[in-house]
Amino acid sequence: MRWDSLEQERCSVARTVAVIGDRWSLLILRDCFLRVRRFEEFQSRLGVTRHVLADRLKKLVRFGVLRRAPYQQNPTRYEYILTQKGLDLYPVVMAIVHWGDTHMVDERGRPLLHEHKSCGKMFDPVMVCSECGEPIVAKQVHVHAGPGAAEGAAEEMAARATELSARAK
Amino acid sequence: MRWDSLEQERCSVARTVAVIGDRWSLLILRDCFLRVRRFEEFQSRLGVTRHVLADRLKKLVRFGVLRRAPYQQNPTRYEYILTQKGLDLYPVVMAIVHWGDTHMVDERGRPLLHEHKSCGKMFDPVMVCSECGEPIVAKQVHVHAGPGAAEGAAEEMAARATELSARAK
DNA sequence: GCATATAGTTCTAAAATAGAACTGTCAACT
DNA sequence: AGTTGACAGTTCTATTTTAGAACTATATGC
Repeated sequence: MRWDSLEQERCSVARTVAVIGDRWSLLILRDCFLRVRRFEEFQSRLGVTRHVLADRLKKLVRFGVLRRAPYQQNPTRYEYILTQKGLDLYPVVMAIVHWGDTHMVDERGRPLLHEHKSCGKMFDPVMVCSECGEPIVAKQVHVHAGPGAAEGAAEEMAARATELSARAK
Repeated sequence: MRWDSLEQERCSVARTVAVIGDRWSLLILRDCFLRVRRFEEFQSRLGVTRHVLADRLKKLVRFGVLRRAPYQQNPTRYEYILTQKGLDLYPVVMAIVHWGDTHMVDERGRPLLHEHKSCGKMFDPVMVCSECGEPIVAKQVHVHAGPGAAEGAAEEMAARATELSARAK
């Protein structure tokens, strides 16, 4: 499978992964949320090769996650700024940070703490249901085929449910 | 930079990315949350090469995201099941799904809908502050050096803040 | 004995990445 | 006028990773 074919898949994970599903894109994004904007700064902070950095920045711009904006003339130089589409990736980055904070820290503890300016407290991000506000756990979620599902997806899912209940016996 | 050196970094994003920061790991995880468990089923659903699939499953087991459990004897065969550490990745996967649903769907609409069994409604995942319950947006979050920060991180962050306010003038 | 099922491993060619050097533009110094 | 330095890339070769296909191992059922 190629990178490009991922974009075409009828799965929101696959399509998102086509944009940010590699190591460097995710680390670039992390830095964007820490207000890093310029090529040299990304490069020196990340240690990524210049070749790959240029490639990933282009890709993130192409997908509308970043925009390339001039910040000086003579010579014209550009910086990379999160668009709204990019800012909307904050929950993804925070979910990743929180899992790392929970499961991957060493004895020294968390590298960063996050303060919520609105309430003034140090916080953890929590994922909740938009309807009832309760925290979401995998076992409490049931999946249905949506309008954009592949043909036959509903049938497949029904078959899968039958098979799963059979296996559970 | 090598994969292994990422694990060592004092950054929760980098450490998490060392575990799940590649295309196939994220798609494998998606399928895990859809109750896929067996090698052949991952392979046929994902279209990943068997070589890479075996490699990624081993890695996810090594990091404690999945466990390899026998489900039959003669011959002994194994399936891959999410551990609690793996289940805790649900917010990451849901954040990715939600961004894809918001920004990457075509005219047909969402491929999948999610029902919250607890309240019975179709929902979107929302990331909120653990302290005040308000939704989190990037601009309302301020970052502090934590106990596990690199030496000099506090100073670096202060310098960065100064530089940013200077640039804003 | 032969086909089928499952979970891998092994092989070669193609693609991506690392690491280093190089390019182009302009300001500022000597 | 020439040299140095900053910045944002591009280009080059060597190494690593991935794709794609074939092969291995173990056991059941025909």
